Amino acid sequence: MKDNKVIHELITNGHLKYIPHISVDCVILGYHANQLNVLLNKWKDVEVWSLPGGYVERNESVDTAAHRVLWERTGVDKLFLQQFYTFGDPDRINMNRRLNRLPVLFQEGGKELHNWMAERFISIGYYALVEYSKVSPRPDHLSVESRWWDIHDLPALIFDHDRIISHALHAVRLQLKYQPVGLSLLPEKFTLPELQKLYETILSRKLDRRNFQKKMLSLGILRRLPERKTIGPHRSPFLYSFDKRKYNQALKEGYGFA
Amino acid sequence: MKDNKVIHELITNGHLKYIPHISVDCVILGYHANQLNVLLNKWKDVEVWSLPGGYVERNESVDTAAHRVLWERTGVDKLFLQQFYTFGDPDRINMNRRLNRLPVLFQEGGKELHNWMAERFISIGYYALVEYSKVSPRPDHLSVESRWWDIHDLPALIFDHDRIISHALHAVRLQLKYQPVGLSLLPEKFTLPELQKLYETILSRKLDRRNFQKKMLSLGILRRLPERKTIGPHRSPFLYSFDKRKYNQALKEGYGFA
DNA sequence: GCAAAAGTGTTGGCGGTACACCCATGT
DNA sequence: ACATGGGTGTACCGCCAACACTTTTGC
Repeated sequence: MKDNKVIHELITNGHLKYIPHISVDCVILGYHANQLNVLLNKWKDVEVWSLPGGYVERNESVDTAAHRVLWERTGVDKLFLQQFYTFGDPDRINMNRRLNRLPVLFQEGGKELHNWMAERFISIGYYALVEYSKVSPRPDHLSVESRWWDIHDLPALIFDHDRIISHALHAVRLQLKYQPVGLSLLPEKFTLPELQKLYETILSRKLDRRNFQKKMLSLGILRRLPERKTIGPHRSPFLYSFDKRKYNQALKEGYGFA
Repeated sequence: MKDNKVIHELITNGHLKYIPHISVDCVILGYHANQLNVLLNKWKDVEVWSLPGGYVERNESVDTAAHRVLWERTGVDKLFLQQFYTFGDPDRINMNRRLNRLPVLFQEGGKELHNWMAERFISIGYYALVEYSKVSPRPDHLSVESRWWDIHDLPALIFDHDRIISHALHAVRLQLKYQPVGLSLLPEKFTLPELQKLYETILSRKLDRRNFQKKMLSLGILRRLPERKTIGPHRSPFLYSFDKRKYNQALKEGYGFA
């Protein structure tokens, strides 16, 4: 198939285009049905999933590489993408014992194929917060499937990718405390209760409705719209949108949020 | 000289021992005379200073590499060493314009010498807090001098090392807010005013003496010793030492410090 | 009218900041 | 005695958490 040709080219000549031993892994978080989901790819021939990742081109910024991966896997760009940690253990590739066999990708006729992609990799971790509905997951050439997984119910993951996800979640929760979150996770217009659900999901704990509203409004990054949303047999909540100027300012300067 | 032989070996065969395109840079901070100092090396033949750094061995953890660099440059080990960011801009090597000429190290008879060390590097930044007095700076093979510099009065730095230092300081100040600092920066026994000076130096702002003491003691990581320190014509302050068990616990769990 | 959810206001406690007083020490 | 810095206590203020009441909407 065409894919196999691409893979062969990547394996044999990839080291000319990309920096060896360096990879970028993206923890792409989407929010849907009051769940935080993470985008994962299923590898060919192995019952194992992995974070969308990629390599850094010889003359490409690492940040750019991360954006490129995000774009290639989700079709969205210009997103909040945050580097959070670099994973440099030489054994990280063997961390999940049951998966210490490398995928068929690295074998040929049962024999292991030595190539640059089977070597040790130091991986730079990024996380992104994306609007679930705007994303159409696309598997890469090495994968047969790409889909969302509830972060509380993950499948078997390759290498140390479970640890990378844990780290990313920790970083996101930390961010929540000091910077606004939601611009890229919610639709253009949303209600305060919806925003609160998002916060509760990320923090995985309940928040007080009244205190949340007070606090959130006092930050001055929201604009109340003249419209309301109809939500069935209940009072209609106001719709809000982010004041993007102030939102980005708060992103830069930070604040305190309990 | 002997040094030149080592360098030649490094340039010609280093890529066999080390992962190419990857380096580790350490922002080693020492505290002395109410100043925060950073350890810098002066390069051979160029009026330019750089952070102590090194490469990652083919089968070495990145963390281990950072510890090794720290050990080789300062003679101290088992230190609090914290990864804080990875710098991956392909142009970082040219960032300081006046220094865009590479050191003589990469030239031979006026002609540029092409080798793995002159290529692009992605650098993983670590910071360490060390006790000034315990450190005997040792230049590496590429440097002629190694010494402390006041962070407010730095010399011309190579590449993007000024930016790396800024990032590190930011990370240290952030750490100060959530984790204890001082165990590796102060002698075994110290007074509360001394600890306060340290905090003021890192944050570069004055703190209220009484509030500082209340807050610090309430954290429960200090043990008041029966002795006092004689400081001339003034009341003798108590000596304290860190309760290492609780200190490390606070390191892990964190707290809030305004 | 009833149930469920949204909008708004009040209170109390904790922690942080600001500030005042007394104590110890060497000259 | 006096100057200088250290130890301790108090008052105020703001923020956050806990909590109650009213309003809206569809059935």
